[in-house]
This record gives sequence, structure tokens and C-alpha cells, in this order.
Amino acid sequence: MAKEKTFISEARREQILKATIDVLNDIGYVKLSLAKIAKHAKISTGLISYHFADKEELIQHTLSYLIGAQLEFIEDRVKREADIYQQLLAYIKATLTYQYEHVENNVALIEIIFNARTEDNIPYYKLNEEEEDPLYLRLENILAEGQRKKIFSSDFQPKATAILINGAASESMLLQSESFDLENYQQELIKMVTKIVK
Amino acid sequence: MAKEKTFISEARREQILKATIDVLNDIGYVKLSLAKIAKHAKISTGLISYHFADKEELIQHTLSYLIGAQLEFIEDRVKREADIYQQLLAYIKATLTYQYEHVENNVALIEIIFNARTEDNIPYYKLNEEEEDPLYLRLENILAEGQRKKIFSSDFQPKATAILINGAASESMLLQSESFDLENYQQELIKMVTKIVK
DNA sequence: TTAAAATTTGATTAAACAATCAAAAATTAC
DNA sequence: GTAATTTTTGATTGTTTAATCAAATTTTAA
Repeated sequence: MAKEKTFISEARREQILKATIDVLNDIGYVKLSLAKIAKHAKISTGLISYHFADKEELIQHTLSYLIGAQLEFIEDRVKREADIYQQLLAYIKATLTYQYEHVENNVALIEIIFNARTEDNIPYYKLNEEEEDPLYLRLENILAEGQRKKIFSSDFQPKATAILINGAASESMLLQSESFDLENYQQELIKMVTKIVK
Repeated sequence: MAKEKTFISEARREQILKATIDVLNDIGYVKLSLAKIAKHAKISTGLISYHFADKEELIQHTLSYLIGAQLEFIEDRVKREADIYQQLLAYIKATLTYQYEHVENNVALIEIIFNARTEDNIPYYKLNEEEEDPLYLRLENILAEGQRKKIFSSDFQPKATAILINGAASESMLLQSESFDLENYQQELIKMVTKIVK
């Protein structure tokens, strides 16, 4: 059923998608409208409707793009490491670094996750993805493998620790200000996680 | 400048506020409207405008109420404990328990924090309250006092640890499903935090 | 009991919205 | 070069929105 898309169509779709991310950063999901996106992209409103079935589909594609970009960034850095403990550190560092280096992507991601809803009217933040979320699974696997190889202590549950690490990372993204020292927090977080897993 | 409010006025305002929380749970902030709140409360739309200057003020009051209720719940349970380590455990347990026992309040809180914006168009989730947020301060003080009294190790930063604990607690609230075992997570979280602070 | 004040209604207003569509413009294919 | 196809515009449609307001109702006070 996958429609063939022309080169122009793909380029336009990406342009609209990027404009959506920008507008989400500027005014947030609540005030987001096709008219505002069109104005930002300097195109007509009808053109968005031509390339995306509806607003829902546009948001859906933007969400997929944002999740994919974050996953790729983190996965790239984790797989460079052979040692399992280094993989854990790479995961933590990459998560924090991505949030810091791609603030616009992160803000857009938050705006969509906490606002957009599925067809059944369930908000994405309530959607219990923990079982499927590739990022969660990746972290859980690192922790479990570390235990299997006796590199990590057996005195923690990979799932609970994965929740803690991801929570501690997400929380810090909400605290970005001048007074917040990311470098220091990263060191401290690694110290704390090491106490848990070693 | 504090206007005297009559008994009727106070009761009506509370009714509207509670209806707002219900409607936020049902349809979320994005689709929230005065008409929907009025319908849910079985009153006319004009009555909401009579008791609240505008939608902004209604949301603002609902937010204050929700923050206050959570703070009171947690503070009540923490201050029952004399021992500082028990206070830390009480803080963690109370945070998780509140999220579980008052799901509607929590959902409404999330909906507002991640959607409503200040007059300067800054979303509340970006508002760096960490320095003022009474809950953050309470936790930080428990951790710092434990260090001062040599009950806790001196090998952690109260601020970083407070972020981790609050993050780990918030994250779990997003994962409430049948498969999520709150009791088990609470035990594990306490075990992990104990490794960090002891 | 009655008049003033407070409360409530529901219709109305003007603005913003997503989506549609006919017509124009640009691109592609032959 | 021209016809068919794809892309783009901008006006239009029918909703929904927050807020206002005159009129009706209820409560308060004396």
C-alpha cells in the first residue's frame, strides 16, 4: 500500500515536518495550527493538506522522525563500546548529550508526547510503551547482560533500574537553565548509577 | 486587593475547578474548553466567566490547587517521621502513593504543566522551578541534613540526588499499567536510593 | 415584604480553526 | 512543443472557540 513518493514530494514533506518542529518550539502544541506552519514554511495552507492527509498524519510523522533521530544518536554511541559497563555510561552520556545538543528536537518531542493523542483518544504519555520502546529495551538489555556476565551486581532489577535511569535523564532535561551544570550532573548521575549496578 | 468571596462564590469556584480536573482527565488540555467544563458541571458557560476572569485564571487556580494537594499529602507523611532516613523513605513512598491514589489529580497536573503557558508564553515545564519548588527543596534538605548528621554518606550531591529521585518517581507515574508492579518498584527504588545515600 | 445585590442563563460576537476545492502554475513525458 | 500530470495557491466552508451581555432568577438585607 506504500505510495510511491516523488522527489519533490519527499522534499516538501520534510520541509513541512521541520517547520512543524520549529513552530512547536515557538508556540507549543496547543497553539499549533496548519496556518502557522504554512506561514513559517512560506507556503500556502492548502499545500500541507496536499502532502499530508490531515493534521493527525503530520504530527504522527513528526513524532516518528523525532523518536528515530534520538534512537539513532544514542544507539550510535552505545554500539561503539565493547565493554558492557562502558556501554551503560555511553547510554547515559548520549541521552543527556542529545537533550542538550538537540534542544529543539527534544522540546518538539515533549510537546507531541504530552499533547497528541491516538485515534482512541489516548495520549502518548499514557501509552505504556515501556515493553516495546526500543530505548527502554536497549538499556534493560545492557543491564541484564552485565548481570549475566557478572560484571554488574545481581542485586538490582534491570527493569526498575532502567526506569530510574531514564527518569533521572528526562528530569534533567526539564531543568536546563544557566544555573544547571550539565557536566556536573552527568558525572554525579554516573556515580550514582555505578553505586547501584556495581 | 484580595476580594471578599461569598460562600456561594467559593462553592461554585470549587465546583468549576473540580469539573476542570475531570474534563482534563477525559479529553486532555488540547480539547479542553469552557463549554465542555460547563456541560460537565451542568451549568451555563457564562457562569464560568462570571467566577473566573478568563480561562487563564481558571487554569492557574486549578494548577495551584493540584500542586498544593500533592505537597500537603507528601509533607504530612514526611513530618510524621523523626529519623532522617525514615523521612527520606517516607518522601519516596508518599510520592509514589500519591501518584497511584490520586491518578486524576496527577493526570490533570501533567496536562496543565505540559500545556499551559505563562503570560510570557513560557510553558510551565520549562519554568525552572527547581530552585523554588517546595517539594524539591524538602527533598534536598532531607538529603543535606542526613549528610550533616553523618547518617548519610558524604559521597553524593543533594541536588543531583534530588533530581534523580524525583525523576525516577515521575517516570513511574507514566508507566501505570496492569503489568507495572508499583509495590515492587517502590521497594527497588528504595533499595537503589539507599545504595546511593548510605 | 420589598428593594438591592448577587448569581445564572443562553444567545450573540468575532476570531481561529482544519479541511476542501477550483483554478493556476510548474513539471514531466512523449 | 505540447499534452498530461503533479504541484501550488488562496478563497471558501462549516465548526468551535473565549468572552460579552441583557435579561431572568435567586439570595440577601433591612
